[in-house]
Order: sequence, then structure tokens, then C-alpha cells
Amino acid sequence: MLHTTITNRTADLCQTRLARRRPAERKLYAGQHLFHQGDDAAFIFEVTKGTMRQSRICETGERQIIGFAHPGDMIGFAEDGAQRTSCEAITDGSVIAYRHDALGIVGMNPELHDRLVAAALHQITSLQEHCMMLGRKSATNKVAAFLSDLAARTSKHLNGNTYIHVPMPRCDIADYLGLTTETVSRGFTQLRKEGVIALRDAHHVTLLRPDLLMAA
Amino acid sequence: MLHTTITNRTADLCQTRLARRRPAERKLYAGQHLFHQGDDAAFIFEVTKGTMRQSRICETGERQIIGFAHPGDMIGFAEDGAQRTSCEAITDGSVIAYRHDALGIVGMNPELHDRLVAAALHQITSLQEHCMMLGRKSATNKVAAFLSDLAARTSKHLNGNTYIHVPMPRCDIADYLGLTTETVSRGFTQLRKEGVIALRDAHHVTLLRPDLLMAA
DNA sequence: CGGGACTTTGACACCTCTCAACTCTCGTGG
DNA sequence: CCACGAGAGTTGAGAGGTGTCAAAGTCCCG
Repeated sequence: MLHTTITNRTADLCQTRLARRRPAERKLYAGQHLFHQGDDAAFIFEVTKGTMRQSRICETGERQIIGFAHPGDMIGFAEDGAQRTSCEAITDGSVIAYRHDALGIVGMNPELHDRLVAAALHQITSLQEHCMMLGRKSATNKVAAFLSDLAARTSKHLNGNTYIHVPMPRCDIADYLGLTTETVSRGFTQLRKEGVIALRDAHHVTLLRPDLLMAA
Repeated sequence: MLHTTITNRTADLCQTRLARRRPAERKLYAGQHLFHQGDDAAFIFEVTKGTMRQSRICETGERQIIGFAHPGDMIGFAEDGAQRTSCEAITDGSVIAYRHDALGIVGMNPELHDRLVAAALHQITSLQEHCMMLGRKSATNKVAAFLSDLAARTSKHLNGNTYIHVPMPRCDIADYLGLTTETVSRGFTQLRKEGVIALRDAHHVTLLRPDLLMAA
């Protein structure tokens, strides 16, 4: 199994960190797993580069993407020491591993403890917002909300225009929004026809009317 | 505004608690608010009796119920000291208030700190499961999953049968599952016609085929 | 240049929402 | 004691949105 390989590798890195007294970065290549559903949850990871996807597979085989993680985000909060989700790199990237039990111990590193607690609370808030979106929005509005979030996190501004890089494939967006690939694609097309966005290709969006995007 | 009234009342109770060195219970009547979206988040509440609903209203007025809280559950985890959800009692009940900042301080009460951290992690897990359900299940399966969860939390067993009390109205279930009242009602009806459940009235369900309920 | 994965588009079916009518329960007042 | 109205729940008919299936188009990489 890949599980042990990964867990051991992160464990090694973390020991290095403790020895050096500074956090060690671990590099991830696109498509590589950070952890799997069911793994021991020894670490919480801070994303420093790239985009990760956190997903759950249910008994019937359906996948739901719980969230995308960008630089600055923390992933891997787990109950009872077992990961309930899988996490993979969408693009090349890197993470820093922190011991999961730092959540329970303030003494060693109070600043880290505070950051982890704040990140856990933030995760609760964003999951609540995700629930709101899954339950109460139309397909096009979901796509708009997704782009809006992405723009807030990772957009680039160039002579008045906002450019969004969409690193994940349509099927990931679909599993994130509770839709099908086709419906996501139709959502992009509709936003384009309405003049809200322009598409250079499937992964490069120009935001023409941010106001209309937010309104949806 | 009702906000200040409530916040002050819980604050009073909490001071009492600190004075006495034991947690004070606060009683809530059906329909009463525990906190509102936007309130200062000074406390985390442990439900000791009754059922609470935690909900969010978005700009367009739609309501999404984030979760129902039963005795033993903790509610009120908030980022940046502001509640992002409202919480109301569905039935008469009671709660214990803990200072929200106990999450950041181990020294005072390590056992409480551990319980709050564990509850926050548990909330993350259940929100993830909620997302999974909202995004990837049919209407009838959502109703079945809802009843299954409720049975696991609050069912009573009597001479071989499982009885579920459903305290909340259909519209609450609808806003929890991302459906309409009518569709929830049709879900109950279908489960009844399939012989999975029997309905004494809208709020009292007998579980005839737990196996079929889990399968959905 | 060619193959494969990903994306888009179209046609159609089906599920859920919307709107409406009806039932049931419960509390109120004549 | 019964009539009445309000609120919640159920049921039905029809419309609309999203999923399914199929095919064509696009991009990437060997």
C-alpha cells in the first residue's frame, strides 16, 4: 500500500524538523497523494505551494470533494486519529507537516497551537459555507460562487483585468459542487455568453464583470 | 435587538459558573434563540437536554440548516469571535456555556480544553459528511440518511422495534437536506410504502427495516 | 502527426421544484 | 359542544432544471 510509504516519509521529515527546530517543507508532484482516507492522522499540513484537493469516497463509490486547499491553508484535521478524507496534489506543490497532537498541547509551541486552533475554526466556517452552497444554489450560481472564491484566493490583476487560473479539471469542480462535469461545463459556457467571464482555455478565465459574479 | 439580551444573559450565567466553580445550566424553551448570526462568540455551548438547530441565512434569503444538535453535542465554534450561524431550540432544552477562549488556553482547565478540541474536530467530520450527503444523494436517500442519523442518536428500543422521535418540522428537515418540504414529505411517504418505516404521525417513526435504511 | 484525456455541445429522460388543493390537528370562541 | 381558522403535512399535476448518453471538438504529449 502507498499509505505506509507516505506516512513514513512525512514522519521522517518531521523528525528532521524537530532536530533542526525549523519546519521542513515536503514537495509534492501533481497527482501525488498526501494522505488517504483511513490513514493514521499524525500530522496537520500547511500548504505552502500549489493546490490540493481533499475528497471523500462513500460506500456507493461516489466522490465528494470537500475542499480545495491553497497556500496558507491547513489540511488534515481528523477525529480520533484517523483521516476521514483523502488529499492529493492537483499541481506540483509543497507542504509543511505539524504534529496533529500539537492541537492538544499548548506548552511546547503556543504560537503553533493558536494557528492550528484558528485553522480548525476556519475550516468549520468554510465547510458551513460549502453546505450552504451545495444545498441552496442553482448550477450556474454554484459555478459562479466557485469562481468567485477562487478569484478571492488566487487571482492575478493586470492592467485592470482579473485573471483566474483554474488548475483543477472540470470533474473535480463537479464533485466539489455536487454537479456533473457536463453541467459545470454548461455553467462556464453560460457565464461566458452572459459576458461575465471570458475563457482563453478551460483553465484560464478572465473576469469581465466581477459585480455580476458576486451577485450570483 | 435581542442579541444583547441573550449575550448578557449567558454572560451572567457564566460568571455564576466561575464563582461557583461548576458549570451552570441554562434552560431554553422551544423556539428560543441561543445566539444569532453576527453575535459575539464568547461561548461554546454543550447541549444537555433537547434538540437545537443551527442555521445560516444567505444574502438572498435562503436558509440552510447546518446541523441539529442533541444532548452531548457542542455548538458555537466561531472564527474571529463572530457567530456565522444562528442557533435555536426546537424543543425545550438546556445548555452549559463554556468560554470560547478556553480553546486557546490549556492551563486553566486542560480537560475542558481537550473536550472542546475534540468537539471541534468532530464538527469538522460531521460537516464533511453533511457535504457528502448534500452533494451526492437523491431525495429519498437524503431522507433515509437523515432518519438513520437520528436513529443512531436518539432512538428508543421497545420489544424489538426501534422508535424514532422526529421533533423538528418538515421544513427544517428540508432546509437541512437541501430539499423542499414537499419533497421531504414524499420521501417519508415512499419509505413508508416500501415498508422501511411506519408513521404513527409526522413526528413519530417506527423503524421496520433498519437494514434497508442503512443501505440507502 | 497521431492517440488519449479532457471539454464542450446536443437531445432526451427523469427528478425535483412550483403551485394548488386537500387533510389533519389543535386551539379558540361562539 | 361544535364551528371555525391557523398551521403543518400530504398529495397531485405540470414545468423546469439537471443528469444521462452520445458525439464532436480541443489540447497535450509522445
